[in-house]
Amino acid sequence: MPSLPDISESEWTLMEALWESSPQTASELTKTLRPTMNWAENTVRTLLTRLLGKGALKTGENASGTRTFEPAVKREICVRAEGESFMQRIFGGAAKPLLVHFAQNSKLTAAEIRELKKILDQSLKP
Amino acid sequence: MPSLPDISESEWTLMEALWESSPQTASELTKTLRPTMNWAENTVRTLLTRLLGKGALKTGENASGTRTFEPAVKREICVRAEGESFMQRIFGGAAKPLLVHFAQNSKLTAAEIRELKKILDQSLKP
DNA sequence: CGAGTGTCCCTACAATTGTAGTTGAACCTT
DNA sequence: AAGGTTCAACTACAATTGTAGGGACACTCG
Repeated sequence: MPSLPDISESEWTLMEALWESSPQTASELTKTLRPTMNWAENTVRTLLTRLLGKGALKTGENASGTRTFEPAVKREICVRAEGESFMQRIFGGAAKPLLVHFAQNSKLTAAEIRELKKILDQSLKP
Repeated sequence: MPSLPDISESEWTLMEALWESSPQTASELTKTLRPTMNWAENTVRTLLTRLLGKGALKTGENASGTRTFEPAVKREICVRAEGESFMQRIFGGAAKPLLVHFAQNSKLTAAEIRELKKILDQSLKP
């Protein structure tokens, strides 16, 4: 199968917006992102084209015949890939030190901690 | 203060080697890395120069007057920065979903799970 | 119909990154 | 002193990324 596209940081922003709501046309997306990134529409179009080229998006058409974009890859898959690559780069691929790091460096609420412990327990069973 | 240098992936490899053992001269480092990365010495030198420029390294001299390199920033600090940036990029800055993700996607041993739970508990107390 | 608007497709261009090669000075070795 | 071995400094060059601009075409509204 086609190995995962390598999505850059700006591109990731578009992907998030499309995972959140798709399909969208280029100009819709530009408006969607206007508040956060203040990108020119052409910038958005360039990024969309690149993501198409990478196979991360696919296109359709809306009622008025304008091209729409939507993810061709599931977010979860991409997150896993990014996570793997980060874990590899910074923690030599080991999950435990990574988890220790973030557990120690984040301020978690008691409720979150309970929840995480539950998840850890479940992760053992299956 | 000077915000943290932005260390690329290849550069990170050098930094790891130097955090592990420093100071080292360029050619020592090249040898150190030869098994993993098969870089030409000039490649290593280029990366060293860039890291110097970024302020991530500082230099000294060994007994024979050759320039040596060693980290100018602590690993822990850089790891924190990379971690923050990753968490921001992929998980919108939220630690819990990140931890959930890695907890669920890693095969952890029972011992590791116990250890992590303990760390989580400690992270609450202070 | 002529002019604005929206879409699409190309092109641009600087910075960063990966991966070296070249040149020159210095030093050591026959 | 001539020739290899080291170092250091500069230069190279393609790919990726961030960030657009310009031109062509089609549709729409006076």
